[in-house]
Amino acid sequence: MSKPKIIWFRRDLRLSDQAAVAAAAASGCPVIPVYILDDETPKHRIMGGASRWWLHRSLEELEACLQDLGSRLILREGPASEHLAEIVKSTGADEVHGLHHYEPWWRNAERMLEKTLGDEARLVLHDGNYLLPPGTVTTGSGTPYKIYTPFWKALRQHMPPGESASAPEALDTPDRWPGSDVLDDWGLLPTKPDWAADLGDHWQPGSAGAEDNLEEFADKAAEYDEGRNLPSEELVSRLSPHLHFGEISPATVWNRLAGQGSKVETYLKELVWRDYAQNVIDQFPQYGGESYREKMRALPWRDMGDADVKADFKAWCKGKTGYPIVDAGMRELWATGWMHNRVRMIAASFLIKHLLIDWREGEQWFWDTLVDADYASNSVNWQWVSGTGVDSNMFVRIMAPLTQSEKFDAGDYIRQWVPELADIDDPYIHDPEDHGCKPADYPAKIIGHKEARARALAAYAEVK
DNA sequence: CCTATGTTCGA
DNA sequence: CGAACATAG
Repeated sequence: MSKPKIIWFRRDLRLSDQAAVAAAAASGCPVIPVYILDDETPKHRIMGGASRWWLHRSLEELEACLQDLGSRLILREGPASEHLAEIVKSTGADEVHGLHHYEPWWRNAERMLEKTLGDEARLVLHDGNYLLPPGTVTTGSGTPYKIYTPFWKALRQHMPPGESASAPEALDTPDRWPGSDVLDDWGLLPTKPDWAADLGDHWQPGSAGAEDNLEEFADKAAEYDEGRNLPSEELVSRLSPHLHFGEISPATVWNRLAGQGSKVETYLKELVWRDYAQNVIDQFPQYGGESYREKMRALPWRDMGDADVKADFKAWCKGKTGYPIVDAGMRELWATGWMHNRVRMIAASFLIKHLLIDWREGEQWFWDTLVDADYASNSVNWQWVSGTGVDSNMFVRIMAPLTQSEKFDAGDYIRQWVPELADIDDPYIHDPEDHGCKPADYPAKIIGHKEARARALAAYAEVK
């Protein structure tokens, strides 16, 4: 009865309110915590550079927390199912505990693992990385929701979540530890150019950083309703990478913030949007790979094989489109691995509508550069902007970047991220070119707004 | 109980 | 446009 239990960590790098950790601890048996860097399971999306930086730091912290409990973190690289099966064999473990994940590759890994383990050990998957398990909130007719608002209303009925469980106080150790890699050998941190040097100024990966972030946000959550659209202010939670890596549970976030009245409801809606995205990829695993609407797959995107299209894409990536709000956002992303959500929508809309470039190119760039890159959230949000997804929108959403910049008072934000424009004052900064005060070292607009708008409308009309 | 039709509304 | 629900048949 004292066979070891394995904890299989993935994007759930916490000890508090983590059902797999709790179950293993409660067994009274030796516990073997394992993290596997898996770039090989079929359909796997290899983590981008920014995510890898975050992962390194987060694993460091998790390892330290486990050591405080007298335990360790076993690190392996390769196909998860093979490593876990091997660890089961070499340690005599009879249970592997993990949290449910919904990315297609993780579902593959789970299936493969169950098959590989056979009768030797049991894979026990727990809930808890989402407010409710995807697929469990259904319409009156028993089918999963495709539209956000009814999903929100239905899920809201099941809230608040149960009280968060605290971390175990100790974990029993096995007689013999399985072999482990050394984290530093994985090369998750960039070296050639150490572009991540500044990331540490902006982020504290790990559970302690997540909790600090939550506390800081809790004091201003009531301002979120109005403040979330103002990139120049610091009124958003910045919890996305912490939630993505599971350093804090969404239930913990909900319970900390709810009860402050209707003002925080807007934030809770965003937290539920995260659940919604998982519900979408749970129904449509290919969501990140192609447009959901069949008709929309015929959209006449500009050809990335053409040199000028490639140049436009590159200008967007580097924040040199000549549209200050777009460029500020793209440069913030490059510098910090994160972008304010209002600006994400503007920048994404610009790539898709103004440059008429396939949303999947943008999705991929975000995947590589965001510290919060998440298969579900990223693809659902890109398809939302492109209008190719499950939300039924009758009109083509073409954001006017200059109008948005003014409306949401992005002057300070632009001055912070686009140094060429740092000396330009407020009404002019949104569109210096039009006001005749564009500095020579700031690029001219890559395309005119009117012209781009007409081209996008024509392209979308073709697939109506 | 199941399907058909009307109405409402969308990060 | 089309999802979701209410109501009708």
